[in-house]
Amino acid sequence: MGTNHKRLIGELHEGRKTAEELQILLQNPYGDRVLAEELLMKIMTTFAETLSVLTASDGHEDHQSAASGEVHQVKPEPSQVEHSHCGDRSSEDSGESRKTQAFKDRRGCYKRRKTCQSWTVTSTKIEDGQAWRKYGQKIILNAPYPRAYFRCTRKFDQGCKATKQVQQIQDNPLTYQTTYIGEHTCRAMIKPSPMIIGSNPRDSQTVSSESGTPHHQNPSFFGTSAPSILIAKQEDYKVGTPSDVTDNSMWHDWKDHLDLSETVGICVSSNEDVVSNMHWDEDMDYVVKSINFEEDFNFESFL
DNA sequence: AGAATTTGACCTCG
DNA sequence: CGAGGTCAAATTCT
Repeated sequence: MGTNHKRLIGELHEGRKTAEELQILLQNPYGDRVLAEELLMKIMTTFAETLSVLTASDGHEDHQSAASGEVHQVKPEPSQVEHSHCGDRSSEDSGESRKTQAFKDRRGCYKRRKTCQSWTVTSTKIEDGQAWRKYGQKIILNAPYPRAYFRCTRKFDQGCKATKQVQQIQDNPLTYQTTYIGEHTCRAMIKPSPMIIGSNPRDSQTVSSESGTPHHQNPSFFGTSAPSILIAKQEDYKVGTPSDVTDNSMWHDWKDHLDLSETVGICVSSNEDVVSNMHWDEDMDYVVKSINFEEDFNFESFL
């Protein structure tokens, strides 16, 4: 625990330092956006590292609970080592004729997930601000609803291994259990419409993409129809990079830990070392919650 | 036309 | 062998 603790402190200092750099950068209206994104990713990585240390040193779980969401971390089993690769499994089809082998022998070119971190979120919404591509659906034994499989849209262009499985577990209210598998390794891109919504059109939290409904789903001061990071210096808010903060699984960990299940944006305040989190309800009223990042924020409480 | 989803075959694992 | 996870052709959407 001693070394872990040191590492945590180190990570957090690093994260804070990077956040300060980002803050300075963003005060400059002509600041390098690419650099800003890099800094942001660095900060996110810091959080990821911190969380992974925290969760790894925590044999049991249940440091969770959020209004409508709970997180359940699962440690990877180091037992399984990957075997079948695309290309190395020529052994099987030595004469075995499958039913439809006639017109497809490119099958089997996939590997089953091995050891990667996963965590489960139970929530009334499935949309999470990340870009997912559905690649399968399956009826699960003893489950009343099918399970949907998603992978990161950047799987192919950036090799991102993040996937998630979404399963409706309740109908009234509509509740989903989402299992995230693997961290995003892709670099967050600037997207005009960062909120990718789930397939359920009834999802009340759905933030429509700009083309669909030119609504006012979000507080107007965001300046865009999308959730954004707000970099705030006292009262003057600047709209930062959209999607990048929400576009990371660890953000969900984080906000759940902070009891911010509805949060879709993050606001960094410079003068008080405060991280404020904004969220809004169905009536589009937003709420700001804040924690003192300097001393009140006690990471031990996660354990 | 290209992107996203659907769907059933195929694969791995217990 | 069955359950669950993945692939990719077909289909639908934008």
